[in-house]
Amino acid sequence: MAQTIPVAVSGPFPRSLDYLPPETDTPPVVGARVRVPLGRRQMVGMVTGPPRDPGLAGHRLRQITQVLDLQPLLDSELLGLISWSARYYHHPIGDCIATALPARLRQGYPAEPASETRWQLTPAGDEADIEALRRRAPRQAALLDALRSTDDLPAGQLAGLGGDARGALQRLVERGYATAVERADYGLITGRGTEGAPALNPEQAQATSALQPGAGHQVTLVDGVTGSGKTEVYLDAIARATAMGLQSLVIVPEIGLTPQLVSRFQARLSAKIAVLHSGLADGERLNAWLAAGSGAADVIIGTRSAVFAPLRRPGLIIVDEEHDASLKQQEGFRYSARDLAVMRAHRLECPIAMGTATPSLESLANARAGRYTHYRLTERAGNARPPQLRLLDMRGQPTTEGLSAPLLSTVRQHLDNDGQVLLFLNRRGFSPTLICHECGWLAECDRCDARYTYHRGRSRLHCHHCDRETPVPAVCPSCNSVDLRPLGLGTERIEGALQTALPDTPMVRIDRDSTRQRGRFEQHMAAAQRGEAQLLLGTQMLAKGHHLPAVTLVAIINADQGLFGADFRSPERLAQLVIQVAGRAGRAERAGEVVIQTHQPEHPLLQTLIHGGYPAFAEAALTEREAAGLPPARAMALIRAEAPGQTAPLNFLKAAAATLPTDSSVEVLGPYPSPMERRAGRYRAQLMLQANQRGTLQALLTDWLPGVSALPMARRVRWSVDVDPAEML
DNA sequence: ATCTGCATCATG
DNA sequence: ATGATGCAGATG
Repeated sequence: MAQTIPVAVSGPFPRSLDYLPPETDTPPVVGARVRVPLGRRQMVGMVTGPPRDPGLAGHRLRQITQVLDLQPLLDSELLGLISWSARYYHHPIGDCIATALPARLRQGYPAEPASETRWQLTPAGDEADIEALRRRAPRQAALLDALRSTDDLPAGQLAGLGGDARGALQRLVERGYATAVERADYGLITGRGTEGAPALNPEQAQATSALQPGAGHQVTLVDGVTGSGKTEVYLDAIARATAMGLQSLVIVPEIGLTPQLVSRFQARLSAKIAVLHSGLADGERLNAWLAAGSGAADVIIGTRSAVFAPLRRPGLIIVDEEHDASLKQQEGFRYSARDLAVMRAHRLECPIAMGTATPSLESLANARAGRYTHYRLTERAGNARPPQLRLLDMRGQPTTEGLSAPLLSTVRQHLDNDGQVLLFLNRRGFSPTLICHECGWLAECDRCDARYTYHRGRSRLHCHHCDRETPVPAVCPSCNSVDLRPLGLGTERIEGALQTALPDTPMVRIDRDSTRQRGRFEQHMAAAQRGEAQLLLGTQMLAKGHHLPAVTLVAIINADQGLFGADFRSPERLAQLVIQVAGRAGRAERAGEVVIQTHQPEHPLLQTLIHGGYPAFAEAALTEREAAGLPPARAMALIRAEAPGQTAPLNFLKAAAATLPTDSSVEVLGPYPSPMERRAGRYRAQLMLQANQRGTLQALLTDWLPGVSALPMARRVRWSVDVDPAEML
């Protein structure tokens, strides 16, 4: 029987498909892309293994049409990681590979970087009599001089040599003195490395000593309060990796965080830096990806999918803000970049650092179990004092638009002392609801189980779940009353209230609405940093990693909304948010004050956070999860299903649950409708599976899911598996 | 008789 | 996923 080649193609195929070797091309190597027929289409696929005996006997086999890569595009390390994650997350292998590749490569473009024409001296040019030339052709001579002083000249630099150098160059080429060479242009950022490294404090030195590129695998949790210099720890380790000729891969949660980190790396490191994120054009992304794989880049910094960047000479992996939920992909291939980074470091036998001021409970549990080494950075640079957290009891207080009188007077005090004030409210728009004062009608989205958010500036109702927008009705659709009133607080409303309460105080509002246009976020942030705006008001955009050294007061306007979330992770998210926002205050000499407005000042979560800080909160939360049998104490997977009709998702999940083995130790919950059952016109439901051991759950999923796919009802719903879900919604 | 929409099926 | 196929009901 003829041997076949396993090829992964995107589609609902849990494993690679078998194809016969190509007619004319030489057989592809493992990790090469190939063009293959599938049905009546041609697809780009990836060779995932050596030739084998076909799994399906008597099946009509088809042939590889074309081999697209002569060299492997994915080496065995990366292909191994992707295959592992396809199995772990129970997602089709072709889709996983597609996630790992830049769009251009997915589409079958050649794996070649952009290139640039450069002009180089030939041996004849080296020996040419430049003085003789100088008299008759001074321009050519000058050009020859320039070529002799460097390895090569980029085409773009010719203009700088005065006059039209193109003709002269043409003559030099004709004489055989110069020649054009094409050189790869990866678009890398060149680190200047001009800025010196500050001396590390003992805590930093200890953490960085655990990060030894080349000395085997170790996971280091760098748990450092805001301002404690986590980045210095990264920089120290990266510099050592670079000096050893090894690459560093740095994963950050959001694009917003990349520019600052990049400029800091650029100032400090003598290294070539590649940036990989979704904001890049297809070509730029391809270049950066190839720079990582060719070894042209020393440092690769990128978002989630950068965990799949190819590495020619891997030495170190860093995950920044490891607690951040956006490291987990929330649709399709639902992988965790943080967890895969750890797995990759393990397979590469290289060190990995995970940094945060508010460690995830998962990482803390791993540290407790001895799998990660936990380093705490408690000293803040430049004698900055830790901010003081204080609860402000809202009960019975007079308020104007959600701002209590005591809060307003604290704000005034800080403003009078030339302090900057940051007000945080995690809700954009004017109000989260619009209600009829006559009959109680609520403006609800007709495609979701949710209320519209009222945006007064745009005079629109906007559903934040499905993005639907409608004009604000002039009268109540139910009773024709004109008395429609905003209910609840958003940043837009607070902004108005502040303008009334504190006229003449320059203020900026920073949320998704006020920063919609390109560059507005940076613009606002710069105004804040220069001190032009004394009042800063915003959503969680404000909480992430920006230095605001003049801020002396941070106020969290409504902590209560995070206290009673549907998700078992809501408390953890709230605690992280509070600490992250609080971290914006008092970074310079002046100690910061943090005020948290709440109607629940006795709430144990807030009490623990105020008196014991994040470590005490995390300790308590871990104990709670233990008692409740929730992650990270146990392993969890969700089977999600959705369809236009209400019953189909639940029926499918019931049918699926009915095929579960009864003798398994895996606990089954549901199926039940999702917390927000209807979203964007589709009904959603889920089935929860839990086990004490990851392996138990994995084994069950592996045995059980193929049968679930084969259920007739599986074709009538859209369904997916979420291993280690980050959100229960 | 032909068209249209939807469910079902196969893809190596 | 995506495209092919078959069938039921609608259509001038």
